[in-house]
Amino acid sequence: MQTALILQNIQKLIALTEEEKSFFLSLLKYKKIKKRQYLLQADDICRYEYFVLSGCLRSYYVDEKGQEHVVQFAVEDWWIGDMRSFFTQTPAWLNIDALEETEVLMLGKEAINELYQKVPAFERYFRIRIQNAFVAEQQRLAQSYSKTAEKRYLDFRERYPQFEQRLPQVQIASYLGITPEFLSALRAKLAGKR
Amino acid sequence: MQTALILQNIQKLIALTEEEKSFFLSLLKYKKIKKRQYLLQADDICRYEYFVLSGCLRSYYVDEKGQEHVVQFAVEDWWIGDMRSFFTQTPAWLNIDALEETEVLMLGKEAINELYQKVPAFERYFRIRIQNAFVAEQQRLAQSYSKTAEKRYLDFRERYPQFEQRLPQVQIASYLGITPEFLSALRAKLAGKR
DNA sequence: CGTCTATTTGAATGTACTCAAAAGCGGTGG
DNA sequence: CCACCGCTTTTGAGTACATTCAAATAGACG
Repeated sequence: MQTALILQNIQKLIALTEEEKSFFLSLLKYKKIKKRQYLLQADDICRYEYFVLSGCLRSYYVDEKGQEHVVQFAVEDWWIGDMRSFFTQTPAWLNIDALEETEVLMLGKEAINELYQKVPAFERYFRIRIQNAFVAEQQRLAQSYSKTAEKRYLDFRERYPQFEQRLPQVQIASYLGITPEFLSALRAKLAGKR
Repeated sequence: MQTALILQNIQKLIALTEEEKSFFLSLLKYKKIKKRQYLLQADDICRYEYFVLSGCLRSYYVDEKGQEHVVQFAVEDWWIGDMRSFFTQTPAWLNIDALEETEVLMLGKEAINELYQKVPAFERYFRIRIQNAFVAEQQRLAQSYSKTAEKRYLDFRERYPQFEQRLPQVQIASYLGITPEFLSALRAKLAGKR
């Protein structure tokens, strides 16, 4: 199991002894899934938080009209999950599936509670992680209210240049909250300008 | 200083000894502000998290075109602040001001760090609080992408019936991400249906 | 190579915005 | 107590940004 990536991620925020490291690692499970496979389906209970070692996942929900909306992408070094479902053990509103063949480490709810008890510093780690996620989400909401689709797309390209190549346009459009047709038109317009 | 409200709020999530309670309370400052006064202005550093005892605050940002967008309302028993600015001590992107005469308790950054050290359970309290905020923010973003303004307004009324009366329409419109003119038209349409 | 999915193109439509002006409402001072 | 001022809400016409639906084209994968 590759553990360097996740330990490094954690040690950016908190310091760990060797003992704590190995205890933490002992709580993790490893899983490899193929493209299009699900890690979580809406209405199931989300039993794990997932840390991506390689590949790419997305979380999305399906609205009343049956349309999919991407909430998050997760590539190497990112966490993903349905936080509400995970913490309250209620049915998920999100689906999580693989856009590429993907390897993840899984941290279950009992495991995380043990972790909080035995290594309280993790309480801090997860607080900071969620704090950052909250701030990012707030900014994303602000952008969706005050910027046009064109600006949101340009910001997205600037912020995640690697995603532009890696992800199908239809997924990017969904993340940005626009139709794939409109994103295509935007790209044509932007290409013309250059 | 009224302390029952905030202690009650905290003890919903973590247990505290009498000693811990009084230590926590000793870290708080009290402030009363009039309608239209600022607690925070964009580009200043956010030095406190604010807990509302009475009255009503709003946080908002101003976009490139000079338009205001309400990010959050905070009435009795709610926290408000600019989390990014507070934790990184960088210039705020949010303004916070009072929509009514308002009393708050203030928790500073040094205070909160002391608190984490001496009463680690607070790490948990703030983790859970932020977790809930994150989940709420995610759902709000999802709604803004998949529902029309009309549905968002109806949901808002259902979720926060007290706000409907208490807040000026122009503030509600801003929170919902629509113009006051359009909200007015919506209301007229909905009233006609009844 | 053929099939299935993703992207592009275009026309018609809809949701929400802008701008301007009128009407309503609340507070304040005479 | 009323009159006036400023701010909020309403109304309406014209417009813009983005969607829907349909069909053609391009790409990817077995």
